Amino acid sequence: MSDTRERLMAAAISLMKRQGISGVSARTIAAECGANQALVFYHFKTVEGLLAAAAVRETENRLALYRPALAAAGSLRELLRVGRELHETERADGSVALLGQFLAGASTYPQLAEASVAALRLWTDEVEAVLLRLFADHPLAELLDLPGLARAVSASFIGLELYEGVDPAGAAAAFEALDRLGVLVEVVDGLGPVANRAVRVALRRSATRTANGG
Amino acid sequence: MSDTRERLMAAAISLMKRQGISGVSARTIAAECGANQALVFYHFKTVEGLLAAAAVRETENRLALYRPALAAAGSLRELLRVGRELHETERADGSVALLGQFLAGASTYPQLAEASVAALRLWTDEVEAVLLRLFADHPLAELLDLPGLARAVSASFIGLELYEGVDPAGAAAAFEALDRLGVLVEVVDGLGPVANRAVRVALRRSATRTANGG
DNA sequence: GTCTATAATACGATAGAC
DNA sequence: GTCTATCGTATTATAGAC
Repeated sequence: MSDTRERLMAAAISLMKRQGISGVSARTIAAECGANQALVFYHFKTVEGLLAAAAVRETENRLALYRPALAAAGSLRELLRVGRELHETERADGSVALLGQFLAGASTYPQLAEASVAALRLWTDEVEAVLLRLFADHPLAELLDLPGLARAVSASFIGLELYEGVDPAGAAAAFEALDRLGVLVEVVDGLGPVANRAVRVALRRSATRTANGG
Repeated sequence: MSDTRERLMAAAISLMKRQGISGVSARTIAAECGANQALVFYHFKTVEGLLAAAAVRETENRLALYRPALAAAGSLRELLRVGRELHETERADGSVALLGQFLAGASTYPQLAEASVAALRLWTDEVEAVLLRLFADHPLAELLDLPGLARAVSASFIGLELYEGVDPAGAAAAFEALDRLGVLVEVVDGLGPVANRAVRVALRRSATRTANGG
C-alpha cells in the first residue's frame, strides 16, 4: 500500500472536481500532490488507469458516508429528507458532479466507461435497497419499477449536479421544485386506504390499456 | 455565411457526439470535414469558440424539431408521450448527451460554461412554456414551482442520456420506471375534484408546516 | 519506489504566401 | 478565404540511474 499511490488518487479526484476531465493530465495530477510525473505510469500504467481507480474508490468512500443515513430512513418522507441533505453536502463537495465528469469521459476512454458503470452501480444498488425496503408492503410496490427507479434517480441526480456547476441559481430552483414534488408524493402517500385503492384500480386499468397498445 | 464555417460546426458536433469533449481538437475537427486546421482559428478565433458556437446552434436546431410536438401537447398525458418520443430520438441522435459533454467541459473552459447555460436555457424556456400552458387553470398550479420543475426535468434528462451512453440496459430500465411514474401522475391527475381537493388541502397544511420549520 | 532525461507525438495558435 | 509551414508548449510514456 504505497503512500504515493494513495496521494495520486486523491490528487486526481481533487483536481478533477475543480478542473473537470479536460483539465487533468499526468503532469497536473502529479504536481497537485508533489509527486513525480513518471510515478503515475509506474503505479497505474496509464493516466486513464489512475482516473478509473480513483473514481471507484472515491464513490465507495462517499457512499460509506451516506449509508447510515440511508439505512436509518424509515419512511418516504425521511428518505426525501436524506436526499435533500445529500444535495446540500454535494453542493460543497462535488463528488456526484465528479461522476458526471467520468460519464462524459467515458465516450473517449473505455476504461472510464467501465469505471463509471461500476461507480454508478454502487449508487443504484444502495438506492434500490432502500426503495425495496421502504416499499416492501406498500400498496404501489407491485406497480412501481423500483430497480429502474433507483437508476433514474441516480442518473437524474448527476445531471442536476452538473447543472449546478454552470447555473447555481437555476439548480437551486430545480431542487426547490423537486422538494415540492416530494411533498406532493408524501401527501398522496398519506391519503389513506380509500384514495390508495382508487389509485391502484386506476393504475391497473391504465396498465392494461397500455399493454393492449392504447 | 461561409460554407467552411458551417462544415466546421457540423463536424465539431458530429465528432463530439462520438468522442466526447476529451476527443476533440482543432486538428480532429478539421480532419472530420476535410478542412484545414488553421481555418478553425480563422473562423472562430479559438477551438473553444468553435465548440461554443456549435453547441448553441445545435441546440436551436434540435429544439426546432421538437417545438411543434411540444406545442401540440394538450394534456399532461400527451406531454409525457412527447417526452417518450424525444428520448427515442435522442437515443439514436445523442444531442442531449452532447449537452452533457458541454456541461462537463464547462468546468475547464469558461466559454463552454456560458454556451452550456445558453443552450440549457433554450430547453428550459421551452419546457417551462409548455408546463405553464398545461397547468394554466390546474388546481395544483399555485403549489408547483413550474419554472424550477422545467429546469429539473431538463437537467435530469441530460443525466439520463449520459447514463444511456455507458449502460443502455440500465437506462432503459430507468426510463421504463419513469414511464410508470408518469402513469401514476396521470391517474392522480384524473382522480376527480374530490381527490384533488383532498390533495390540495393536505398540501397547504404541509406547506405551512414546512414554512414554520417543521 | 523514486528520480532525471528524453523520445515521440499532439496540441493551440500564428505568420505569411497565394 | 484557404493554404503551408512553423513556433512553443503540452501530452503520454519509457529508459535508465539511484
